[in-house]
Amino acid sequence: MAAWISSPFAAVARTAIKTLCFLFNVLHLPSRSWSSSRDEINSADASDAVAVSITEDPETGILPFGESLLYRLSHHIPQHRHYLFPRDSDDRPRRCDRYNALMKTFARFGKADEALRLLREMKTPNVICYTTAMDALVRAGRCEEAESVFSEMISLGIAPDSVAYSILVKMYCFHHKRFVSARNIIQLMVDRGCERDVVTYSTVIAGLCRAGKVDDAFSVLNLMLKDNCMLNAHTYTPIIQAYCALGKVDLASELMEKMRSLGCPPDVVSYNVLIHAFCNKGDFAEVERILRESSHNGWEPDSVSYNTYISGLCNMGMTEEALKQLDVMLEKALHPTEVTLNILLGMLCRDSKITEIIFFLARSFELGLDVGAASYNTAMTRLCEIGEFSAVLKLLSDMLKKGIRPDVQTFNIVIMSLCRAGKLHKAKHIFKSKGFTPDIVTCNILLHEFCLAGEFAEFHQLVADLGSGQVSPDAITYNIIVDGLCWDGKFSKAIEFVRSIDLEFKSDHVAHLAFGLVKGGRVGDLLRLLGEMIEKGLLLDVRLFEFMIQAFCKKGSCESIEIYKICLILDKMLRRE
DNA sequence: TTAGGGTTAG
Repeated sequence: MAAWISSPFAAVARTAIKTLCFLFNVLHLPSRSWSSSRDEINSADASDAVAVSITEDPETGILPFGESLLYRLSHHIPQHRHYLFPRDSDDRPRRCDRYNALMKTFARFGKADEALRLLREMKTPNVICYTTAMDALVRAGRCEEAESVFSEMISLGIAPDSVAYSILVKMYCFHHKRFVSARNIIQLMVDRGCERDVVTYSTVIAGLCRAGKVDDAFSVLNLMLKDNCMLNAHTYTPIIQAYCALGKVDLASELMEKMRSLGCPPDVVSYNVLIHAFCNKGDFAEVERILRESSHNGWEPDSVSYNTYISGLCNMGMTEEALKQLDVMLEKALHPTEVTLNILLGMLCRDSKITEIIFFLARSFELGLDVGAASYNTAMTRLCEIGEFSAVLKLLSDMLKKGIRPDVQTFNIVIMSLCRAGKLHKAKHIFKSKGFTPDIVTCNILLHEFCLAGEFAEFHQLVADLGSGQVSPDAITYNIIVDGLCWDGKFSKAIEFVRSIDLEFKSDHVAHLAFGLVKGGRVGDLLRLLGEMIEKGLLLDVRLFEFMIQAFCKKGSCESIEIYKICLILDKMLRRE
């Protein structure tokens, strides 16, 4: 304890925890905010999401939904979880196009609830608004709701256009992989007088390629040619990608050549797919050639081209070359993105280069990179894995200083690091702090760590608190509880607990219980339990036996008479089958 | 208002 108090880790930990608790209890966590003469955005909520309110221009009464704001929102939503709530007090009708631009932004980032909320606020949404809401739902994988929105639109007498039908086509192709239904929708749209266009067809091709049906994709392509439908790079690129995924990079290159001869040249996305394929093969000479000949072939590499190349080099362990390509990117005035940073961070983490990780995160600001919590989480997770707990806290304090809002995962890593460093009660202090909303992962970490440390009083208290808390336990929680009860020698309680959560004894918890019983020398209890299961006609799972065998081996009693009793049951089961 | 590309944590 004394050694810990005087260690540099302790100093960092004390400062970080003090700062955290102060922020939680008094100030609320800081969030990034922007302001300009036209618009004023204030952080207004310290819950998981950051609520942002937008004030309209006092002179014109116009809400600042201009291009620049949308650009900034669209670039900040994914990293910093900013949510947008237009003012509720305003009862003036807002124009559909303003709503639409916002809904589109939310749709792009999978924020379907926000898009729906805007739809519901509108007095007379048009076909575009309904379509955008459907798109948001489909992107979020909420297909049934998307269909309901479509039905609602029809019931209100709003006729779907070809875009609305195309979104249904996308839903059937991408999510359900029901291509016959997609074809029926296309037929329906034609019957209703809507034209199937290059987007509709390209969507089907992309869906077929994702499902590995490249031949069918070619059939659609031929149909398009027969229909005199103009083809573009969107049409061909999914096929190029499918070829690459099948290892047929030569066929992909040939197809790109054919595109050029047909007057439909590949664009930067098509080339990026090819670069990705050559990177996977480790053929960097070919990547260099593609990049060198780009101007001649009428395209310019973008950040994704270099991110792909850098990632390929990192995966092959070519660190120096990867960093060299970062310089090339900068020379070409291509702005490195957060993805670039994450690729390079991942490489440094794999190599456990602690000083470089911290230096790189610091340098990212000099490069003008907008680093989010995800990047810090990547680095902190690795540092925690290799036992560099004080570095984890250093990065947390760095985040807070820079105004980057830690997310629940950041705290989970911090809590895990504190536990691993033996500071379980400090970790619990953060967990209990007012304002911090733990998730089930946080609970699981603490439960597990208290068990590992043999602090069963704390463990039982946490289990009891779980019942009254807002977080619902998951399968991992139950397994940890079963393990913990067995470690603490509370075998009857463990058996009763498993009975209470799983009457059918079908879950993994039974295997954990079997492990605990064998390890704790309670084979008699286990045999009674197995007997009961067999009597009830329940099938014993293979995993159950795997756990039991592992437990016997760990206990070093593989040759004991008890394991033969278990084997007898296994034999009985095998005969029965 | 709709279609194709790169990364990381859990």
